[in-house]
Amino acid sequence: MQYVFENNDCTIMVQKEQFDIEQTLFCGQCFRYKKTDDGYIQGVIGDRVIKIVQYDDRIIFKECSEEYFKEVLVDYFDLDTDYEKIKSMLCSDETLKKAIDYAGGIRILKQPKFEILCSFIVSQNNNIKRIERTIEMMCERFGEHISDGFYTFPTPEKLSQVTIEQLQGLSLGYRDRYIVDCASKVASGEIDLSILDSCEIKQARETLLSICGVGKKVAECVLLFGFYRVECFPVDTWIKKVMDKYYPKGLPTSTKGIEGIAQQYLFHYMRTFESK
DNA sequence: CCCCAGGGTAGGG
DNA sequence: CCCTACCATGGG
Repeated sequence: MQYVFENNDCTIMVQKEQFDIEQTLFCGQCFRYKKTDDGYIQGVIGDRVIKIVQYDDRIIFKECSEEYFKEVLVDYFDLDTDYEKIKSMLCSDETLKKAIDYAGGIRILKQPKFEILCSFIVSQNNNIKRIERTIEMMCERFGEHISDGFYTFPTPEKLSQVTIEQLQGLSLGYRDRYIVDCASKVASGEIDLSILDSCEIKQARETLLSICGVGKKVAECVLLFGFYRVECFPVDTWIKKVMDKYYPKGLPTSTKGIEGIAQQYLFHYMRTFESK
């Protein structure tokens, strides 16, 4: 990935069809990005605020050092992966071609593991707008302040000590106890997220499923968006519709091993385009 | 009143 | 293994 560093900003040259920041950050895989009134997108990665703008084939990361770009953003945005090649394989399928023609600029992010785990516990039987509000309030109440309006995601230690009463008013509903249970298991070391990177996928699934509030779908989301396990295939209500309508006999073989990437194109397409 | 949202759990066949 | 009621919340 080529980059230019000047005036404290980092600029990368891309093809917009291969990397569209707006499609990537607002396709439902992450929940903490917002558009500013002056045309930027802002969010938090770990303990830092990131500010981004895209002008067609130029993406600018504002106030971003060369070190930060190389050490964090290249990995986070999956910049070393050739999506053109992946998509050309997926496009042998007619439906995937439509989804990729619609929004092929989506890339799979590598997001912080505990944050993704909690976020997708919140996501169950919920809608994206409300998931975003709940997570924002969790960060405001229990995260560390970074700068005006921005907070880190709470640590497992912090969340494990929170009472159910303190979680009232966040629209968590019945999921409040799931969050505390999950944080306790991670904080105590009963669940070790760091080993899920390298262990067998079957064991990774079993480990996540042992957390109360994590079922099959949430586990697949956590492995896909937090661990880059792109063979995972979360089936939510939208993907169910996709499967019923287009793949009653199962996914095409072209998706083998990268089902999760295919899933994100299909999810975004069905949720924001075809259903309207 | 209904149904739906990036579902999971508990309980009973 | 399957099926189903129920779960809290807000929007349409």
